[in-house]
Amino acid sequence: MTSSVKRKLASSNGDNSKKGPGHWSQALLTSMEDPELKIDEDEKCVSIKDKYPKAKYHFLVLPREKISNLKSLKSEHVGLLKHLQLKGEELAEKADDNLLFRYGYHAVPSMGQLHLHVISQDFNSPCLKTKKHWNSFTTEYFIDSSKIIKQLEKHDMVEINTADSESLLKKDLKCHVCQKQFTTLPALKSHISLHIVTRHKNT
DNA sequence: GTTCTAGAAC
DNA sequence: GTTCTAGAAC
Repeated sequence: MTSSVKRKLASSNGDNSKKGPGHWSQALLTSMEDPELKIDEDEKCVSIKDKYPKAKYHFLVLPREKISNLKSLKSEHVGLLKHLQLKGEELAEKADDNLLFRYGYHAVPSMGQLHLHVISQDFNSPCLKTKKHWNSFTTEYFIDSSKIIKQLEKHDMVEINTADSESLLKKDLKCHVCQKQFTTLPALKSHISLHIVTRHKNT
């Protein structure tokens, strides 16, 4: 049997198409248990350091309750989401009470288990490498926690258009502070290192 | 989500 | 020639 036939049989078996435990998309569930990453926990949630931080400070706050994504949310989760945001604000305050942070969710996250991003707005990190990284935190692909909570209170659900959201990741690179456009990520990264993004004013 | 790397872009 | 992006990963 040729190797190409073996490959076809392997894929048709479907044994590499399932996303069970151990698949990369479930990595957050194991990161929640990693003492190296865990920075805080209580009865409702666990907070960890993002393994590949996209800014000086980048934390994730995850509910202990298994919630796969934004589409699973109902108004009954409003209390929990407010708790996650409050935890995130505490972490940010403790990390640096002068830096500006945002608290929000990716519209279409790559990894399972709902996770609130707590990220400082300097975006100065060697782990921020691609246009997708940039646009996922600086376009409407990043949805503020407060906006999610308001949608749940008003409509008992969160409306996400997957195709529209993913198209946001393809948008041209633009500075989140002064809106200047760039053609390459290295040029943009060099530019933003000159901005100091504090809670009180941007320069 | 990341790693790797071919080849596009400069 | 080097930098940079974008798609496959069995």
